Amino acid sequence: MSKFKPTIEDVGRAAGVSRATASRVINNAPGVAAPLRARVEAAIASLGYRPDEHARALASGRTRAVDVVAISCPDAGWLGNHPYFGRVLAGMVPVLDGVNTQLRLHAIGRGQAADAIDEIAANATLGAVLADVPPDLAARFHRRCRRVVSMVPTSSVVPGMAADNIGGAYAAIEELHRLGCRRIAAVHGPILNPCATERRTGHRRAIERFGLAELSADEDFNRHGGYRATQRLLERHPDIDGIFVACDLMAAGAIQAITASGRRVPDDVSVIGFDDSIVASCTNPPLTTMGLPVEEMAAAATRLLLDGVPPSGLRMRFPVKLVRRDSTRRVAGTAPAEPPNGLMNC
Amino acid sequence: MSKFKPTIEDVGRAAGVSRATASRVINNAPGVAAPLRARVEAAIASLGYRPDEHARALASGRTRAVDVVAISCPDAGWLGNHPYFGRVLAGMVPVLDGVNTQLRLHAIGRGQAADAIDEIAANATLGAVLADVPPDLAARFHRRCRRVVSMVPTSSVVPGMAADNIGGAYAAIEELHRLGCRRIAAVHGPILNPCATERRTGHRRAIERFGLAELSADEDFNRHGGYRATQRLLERHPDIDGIFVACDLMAAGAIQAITASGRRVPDDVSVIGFDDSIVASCTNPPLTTMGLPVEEMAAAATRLLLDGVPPSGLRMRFPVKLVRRDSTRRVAGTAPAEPPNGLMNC
DNA sequence: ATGAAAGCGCTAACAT
DNA sequence: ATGTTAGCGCTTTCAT
Repeated sequence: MSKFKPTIEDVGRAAGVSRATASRVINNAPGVAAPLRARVEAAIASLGYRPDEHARALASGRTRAVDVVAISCPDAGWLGNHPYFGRVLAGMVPVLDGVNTQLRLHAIGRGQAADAIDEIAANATLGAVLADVPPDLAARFHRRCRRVVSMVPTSSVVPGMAADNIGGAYAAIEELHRLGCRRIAAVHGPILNPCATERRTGHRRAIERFGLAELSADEDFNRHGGYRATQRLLERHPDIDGIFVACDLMAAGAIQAITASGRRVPDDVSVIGFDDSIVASCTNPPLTTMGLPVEEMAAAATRLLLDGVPPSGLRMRFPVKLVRRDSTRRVAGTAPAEPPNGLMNC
Repeated sequence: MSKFKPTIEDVGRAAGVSRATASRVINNAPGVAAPLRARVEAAIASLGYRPDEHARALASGRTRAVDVVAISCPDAGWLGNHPYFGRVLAGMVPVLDGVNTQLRLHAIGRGQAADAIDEIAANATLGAVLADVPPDLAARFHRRCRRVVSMVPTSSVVPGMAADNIGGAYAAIEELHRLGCRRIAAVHGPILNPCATERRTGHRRAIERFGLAELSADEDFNRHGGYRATQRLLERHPDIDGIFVACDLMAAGAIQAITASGRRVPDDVSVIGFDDSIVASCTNPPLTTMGLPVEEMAAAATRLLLDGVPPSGLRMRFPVKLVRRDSTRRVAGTAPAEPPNGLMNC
C-alpha cells in the first residue's frame, strides 16, 4: 500500500480527460459521454482515488456534515447519562460511515437554546437531526433551514420520525388488561412533550375501550419523576394492580416506589415501561416494556438528510413492540421469559 | 449580525499588514513584532474573524480532529447501549466546543479491528481517545501514532487515564466489611481486561488485609455475566452476605440473581458495584457503587491531545469514590440515603 | 521582521 | 460534450 494519495488531476490524466470532466464524473453531473464516464470510473477505481473533503468544501463553499442536536440539562449529565442519545448516535454512525460526512454533536443548554439553534441552522450543511428539541425550537430551526429532521413528532411542518406512541401505549394497557389487571394507572411524561402527549392519548383510548378508570400522574421523564408519581398514585389508589409508565427511566423509579410501599412486582403490581433502553434489563425485576427502534429511526433520519431536503411535514412511521420480561404477571400457560430474563447481550 | 464572513485578507487589510503576517499571528508563530501582533489581534477581535478550517486543512495538509475509538460488539448494540460511551462523549464535547476541532466517532468491530486501528492511526491529526480498546490494539495504535490516550490503563507505554481501580475495589470490600459482612464474594470482569485486573488486585489486597476467604467468579462486563456469576457463587457458597461487583451492569444482574435465589438485598446480601453509571440508580434497590469520574477523565484526555503529544507512559490518576445507595446494609446511626435514594437528576 | 507569491485539491464559470 | 481557467482561504517557502 503506497503512501501516494491520488488527486483528481491524476485521475484525469489516467483517464485521458481533463480535470473538469473527472470532476463531473465524480459528482455525477450531467454532460459526460458514456465511454468517457466509464474510463474515468475505471481510473478512479484503479487509483483508489478518494476526493479530498477539505478541498471540496473550500472550492464549493459547502461542507458535508450532519449535526445532531440535543438540549442538555445543565444540572444533570443528561446527554452523557441518558440512554437515549447513545442509541441515536449508534444508529447514525454506521450510515455516515464511508460517505465522507462528519458528525457534529451539539449539546445545548436550555438558556441559550434559541441562539444556539440559530447558529447551528446557519452553519448546517447536510442538515440536522434533532434528538430532543422541543416543538418551538424545532420549528424555529425549520424556519431557518429546511434540512432538518426530528427524532420525535414535533411541530407538524418539521419532518419527523414517528414511532407509534399511541399504539404502543394502547398495547401496553391492553397487555396489562389481558394479564388480569383492572386498576391500571399511568405515569406520564411532561405535558409539553410530544411523545408524552401521544402516549397519553393511547392510554386514554385504551381505558375507554376497556372501561377502566383514569388513574394517572405526570412527571418529568426521569427515574425520580417515576418514583414520585408512583408513590402518589399508590397512596391515592392503594388498589392499583398495574402501571403503565411512559419511559423506562421512570419505570425504574416506579418499580422502586412500588417495592418501597411494601408491594411486589409483578405479584401485586405489574409494570410496563416504554423504550427498551439499557435500563429495562437492569431493573429488578427486569422490565417489560414497549420497545422503540431508536437506532433504526436515527439511521433513517440520517439517510433522509443524506438524500436531500426532506419534504416538510414528512412523517416516517415506526412500530413499537412489546418486549416481555418479568415486571408483568405471567398468564398461565405462557412460557417464562428466557432466564435471566433480559437481553443476552447486556 | 451581518452575513459577511471576514477572511484573513480582511484581517490583514484592517491591521495594515500582509496576509502572511496575519497568518503568523493567528498561528502564533514566532517572528512578529509585538506592536504588529497587537494590531492584528485587535483586527481579529473587531472583525470577529474565525479561520476557515477547510482552507487551513487544505493549505497545511492537516486537519484538526480528535478521534474516539471503541471496539463494538457486533451482536450487541454495545456502543449505543452501553452507558459508558455516552459519558465519554459527554466529557469530550464541552472541551472540543469552540476550539474548531471535529470529533470523529469510530465504532470498530472485533473482526477487522487491527486494520481499522491502522487506518485510524494513519489518518489521525490531533490524535485519538481509545475508549475501550484492548492493550494489544492500543499498543499497536501507539506504535503507529503517538497522539493517543487510553481511557483505561493499558499497555504501559500508551498514555492513559488511570482511575484508582485498586483503591476503589479495596474500599468497596472495606465498606462491606465495616457493614458487618464476613462472607464477601467478588464478581470480576474478563481476565484480559486491565480494569478488571486492577479491581481484582484491590479485592485481593482487601481480603488479605481483613482475613477473608476468596470467593470469586469471572464473567464478561455485562448484566448477564453478573447474573450468572452471582448465581454460581450463591450456589457454591450459600452463606455469602456481601458481594463486590466489578461494574454496575454486572451488579444489576447480581441483584437480580440474588433476588431470584430468594434472598433480599441488602438484608441478606449487600451489593456494591463499580462505575456509578445511570443503571446504578435504576436497579432495585438502587445500587451502592464506586463512582468513576468518566466525564472528567474524558475531558482530561481530550485536553491532553489538544495540547500536543502526550508523553509516552503518562498516567493521569483519578480518585474513585463510594456512592452510598440502598444495596448495602445501613449501619445503626447512619442517616438513610436521600429518598428516593438515587441521583436527583435522573 | 515582513511581504510577495506559489500552491493545497477541488468546483464552477466560461470557452470551445 | 469537453477543456480552460480562475479562484475558495489559508499556509509556507522564498525574497526582501
